[in-house]
Amino acid sequence: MATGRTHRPATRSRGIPEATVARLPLYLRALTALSERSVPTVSSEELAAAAGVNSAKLRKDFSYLGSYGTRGVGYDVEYLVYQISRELGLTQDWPVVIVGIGNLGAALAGYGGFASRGFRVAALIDADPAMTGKPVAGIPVQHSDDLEKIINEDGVSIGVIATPAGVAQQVCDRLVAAGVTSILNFAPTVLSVPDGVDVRKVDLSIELQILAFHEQRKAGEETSAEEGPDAGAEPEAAAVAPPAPRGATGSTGRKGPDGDVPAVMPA
Amino acid sequence: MATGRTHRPATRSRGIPEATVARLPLYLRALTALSERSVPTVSSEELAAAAGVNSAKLRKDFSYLGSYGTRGVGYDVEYLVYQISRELGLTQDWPVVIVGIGNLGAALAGYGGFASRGFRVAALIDADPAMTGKPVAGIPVQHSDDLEKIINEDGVSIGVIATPAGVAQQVCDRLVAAGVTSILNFAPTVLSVPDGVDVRKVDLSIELQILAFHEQRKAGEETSAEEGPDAGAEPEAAAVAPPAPRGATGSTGRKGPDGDVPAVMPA
DNA sequence: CCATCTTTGTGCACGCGTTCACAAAGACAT
DNA sequence: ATGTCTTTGTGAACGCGTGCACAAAGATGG
Repeated sequence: MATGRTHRPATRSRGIPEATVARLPLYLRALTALSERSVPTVSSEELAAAAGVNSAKLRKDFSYLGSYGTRGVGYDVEYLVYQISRELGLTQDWPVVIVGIGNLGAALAGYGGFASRGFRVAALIDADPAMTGKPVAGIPVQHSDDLEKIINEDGVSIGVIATPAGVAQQVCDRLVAAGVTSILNFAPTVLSVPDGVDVRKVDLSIELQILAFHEQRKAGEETSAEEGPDAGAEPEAAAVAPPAPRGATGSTGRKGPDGDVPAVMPA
Repeated sequence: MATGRTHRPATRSRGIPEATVARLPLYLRALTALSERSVPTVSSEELAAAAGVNSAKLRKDFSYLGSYGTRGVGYDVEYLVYQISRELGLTQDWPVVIVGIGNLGAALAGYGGFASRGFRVAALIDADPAMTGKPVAGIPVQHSDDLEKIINEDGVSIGVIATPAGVAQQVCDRLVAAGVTSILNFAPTVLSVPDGVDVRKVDLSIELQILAFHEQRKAGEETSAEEGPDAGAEPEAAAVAPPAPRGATGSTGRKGPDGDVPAVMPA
């Protein structure tokens, strides 16, 4: 039972690399902005700058879609907007349900980015009876008892989970059983789904921790300016005594990659 | 001026690959859950299942941190929690400011995942004078005029941008100028930052579009079951007439990778 | 019609990340 | 102490993604 990621293993969908797919929305946004300013054409260089990527990468990305673009001129903005929209499946309407209307769920319900691109909030669902009927962002909240009915009636295939972590898996199971095949998960849990179901995770806490890592590294570098190609700069946080390994019988010295704490165990 | 990503180009921070760093929080979460259940040790297989990754990958990830773990037994949960926390820089306190207290900003302010891991909401900042002083999630909102002062006084190095896209770059610039070196951006814009500043992006709209792509592909596969190694299943959305390239003078037939629309231009 | 100039599209090489598969290490029983 | 059994740690192979650099394509001017 594959727990977690369920993307096509290597079956690159119709030849378009996953990394490229992930950038298409970025290009689309930049192109839309140009379109609104009535810019007729754009070069790969300009568009790449607007999207924050390398121009070679952008050209290669577009080459997977086909030979749009005119040498010596650039890309036709309107045409490209259409092609990318079509490729991403944004020319059709995607009904979406949001489950879990707490602070975050409510914020998502009111997020403008939904409606703008073919996504339509079909329903807001919450388990709290007190919420039922209450309008959030203009849409009345429905009770989770009706989850299956809602999904079937509206033909919903994309679900957003904004519940507490504790119930996320249950909600996920119900969504999948009801026919949802794509899930955007905001709950801090690893969701287990059957093959054929895509899960994407948005995890604030993880993002912050990654930033903290780099931040710490920057702070460490600063103090120990230059002292070798790989001197790693052990941060000062080692003031806290590390817990020692529990089942350790022998006294096999712990060895970090750069001379770590030598496992003096306090217990 | 590097617009966008600003991660270490190839200077893998102290030898820990970026991909590994991104997974450490995942492991940490699983380990914390085990710790709360007082589980003393865990094997790479078990932990990998809990974190939703391959066990070999997990072992390799840990090998970058050092030789923790005991062969034949597994990893000591408490010890590993400490080591990963330390590596991620979570043993110290990270004051964080959230700029833009709309729906999303308010939801973030109330998010429990902050406090749990060394992150402390130092201030909520909004440009709307009507918000100033109003408590959100127990913290009074401060006016953006005081942004620089707040950051300096509290030694804030991590900023969260939850403003509308239009002002995100300006806010970003002010944050950076005031000394912030890590930014978590929720605004749907590409931020331009100087070297040495890390930006991570959380973009709901992009995630949904990626899901839509895969969803469309699944739907297409379904209808055209099997008809060749590369027959790509053109979706039915082509009912909408595509805009033709604008500056096209000649009638150079557009050729998509799988026989696209032949650029009949209506104008 | 030809020359020049711009910009695309892509072949190629390189590096990172993933996965396999196995030897080494240690726990545990006898 | 010795053997067996479990699980780690990692060498090696592979595949994907990225970026360089350039040839081909077409626009534009004379």
